[in-house]
Amino acid sequence: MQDHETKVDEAMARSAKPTGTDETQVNAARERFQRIYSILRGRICMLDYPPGTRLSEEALAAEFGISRTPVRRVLGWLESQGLLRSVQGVGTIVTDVEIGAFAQVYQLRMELAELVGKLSPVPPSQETIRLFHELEARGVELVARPDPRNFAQLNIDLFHALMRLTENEPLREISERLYYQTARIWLKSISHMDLAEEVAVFAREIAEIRTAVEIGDVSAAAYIRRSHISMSFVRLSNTSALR
Amino acid sequence: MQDHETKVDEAMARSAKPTGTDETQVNAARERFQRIYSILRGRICMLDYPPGTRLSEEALAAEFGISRTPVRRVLGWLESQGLLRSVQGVGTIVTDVEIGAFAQVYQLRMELAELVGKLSPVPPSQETIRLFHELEARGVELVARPDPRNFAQLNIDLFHALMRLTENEPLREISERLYYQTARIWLKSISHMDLAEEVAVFAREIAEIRTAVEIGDVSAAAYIRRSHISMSFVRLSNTSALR
DNA sequence: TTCGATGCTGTTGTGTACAACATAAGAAAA
DNA sequence: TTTTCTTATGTTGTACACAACAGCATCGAA
Repeated sequence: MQDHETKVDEAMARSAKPTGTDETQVNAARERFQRIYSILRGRICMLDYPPGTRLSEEALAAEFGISRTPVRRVLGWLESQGLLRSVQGVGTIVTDVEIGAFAQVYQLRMELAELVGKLSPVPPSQETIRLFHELEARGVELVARPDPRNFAQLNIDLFHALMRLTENEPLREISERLYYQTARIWLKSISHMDLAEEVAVFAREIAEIRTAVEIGDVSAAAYIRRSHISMSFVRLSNTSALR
Repeated sequence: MQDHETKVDEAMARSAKPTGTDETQVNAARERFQRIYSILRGRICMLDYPPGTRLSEEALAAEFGISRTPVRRVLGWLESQGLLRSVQGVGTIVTDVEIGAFAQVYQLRMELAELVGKLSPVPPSQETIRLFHELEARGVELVARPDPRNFAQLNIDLFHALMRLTENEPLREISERLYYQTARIWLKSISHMDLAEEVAVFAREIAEIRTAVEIGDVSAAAYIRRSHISMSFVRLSNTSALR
């Protein structure tokens, strides 16, 4: 809800070094690209575009007031991230993830979550600690009034907060890619589960992680995260909500 | 030298399911895309296009007998993989990797190499074992006649062979991405090192891995690989060939 | 001599028309 | 009725012309 839409992709952020301009006054073309990229990725992982949806390049071009060309550039990136698939004569389809691949991604995400505490962990700043407190507060609020969409957004924001705990940039990129590949599948399954219970568990996860972050134990936070990813997957599997 | 150029990217391979055609008779547009993508990626990581090189879309279009449009699609993918960077008014430049990021990628690659033995390890088939024997033979030959380019190619082929030891597709993708990000930097540094010694060490690595693979101990092979990645990085750092 | 402006050149970014392609509907034949 | 061929329609892929932009050289003025 907050820094998601405006957040720039790391892969591009670590560039953008114009000759001598203001650093914020980037090309404006790049800025627009990032904007549309974030918007579409958000729609995909918030299930505004459920798996199987056919996106029309022309419709998107009209929506953003540009031609198909820059739209195609964005769609190409999303395709390279595995979120879309374009086939000539058919359309650009939002990908789905079969159960097998889903399990593999979750396994890998567990390991990467643990690595956050091992590879270049960064001592949490006061601002970071405050951020986790905010997330915890939002978690409490969510328990009071459960809502799938807010749940998903809080999940996304927690992920980005956790990425601040490591300075290993490649680890961030990889983790983000895998996260966005599975986030929508997880969200889709939530509707088949006990929302109140899931929200409660998630709120406890945030509280535990916040505790670890507050005392500066990034490694502990990483292990907590890992265990919760693991348990989340087990619960998902038990409900057999995956297809 | 063998299956590299013709190898299709996993991200695309796990698609390509036309209605009822021959399965090999894919779009031809996709095929061409894959072909050019592999060629350019090969040139980048074999230092035919050293870091800093400015690629011309028009020149590439002329070379492949097509227009700029499909070339731009390929360049877009390479940019999303972190191998290129396009800026308006300047050109498309082959990226370089600064020493800090290089170390981070190596750290991560070490962990991922270990994961190959943990996540969905697959018992080596007879064909796989034979493949490793071939690699070992090429290693022996390389020791007899050291050559940087053959060294690089054998390195690439060993990497792809190792990827056959896990069925975890996301792990493969991620590892491949990181490998290609650092392969050219490693190759660039080789020229500042003792080629004969590096080749000898590498040949021993292949032999060790082959031994582990032959008895079906994928986990051991993964640990061997991990340790060699680690040692390779230490040697690279000692020569301070990185800038 | 030095500094600055200004045009020149080459690059990527964008818009647009058309080609290639897949799908479904419909008509015609068995 | 069923099957098959044809055609209509909508999609992505490609080519090409032009706009936007950055860098450099050249010229001019202080």
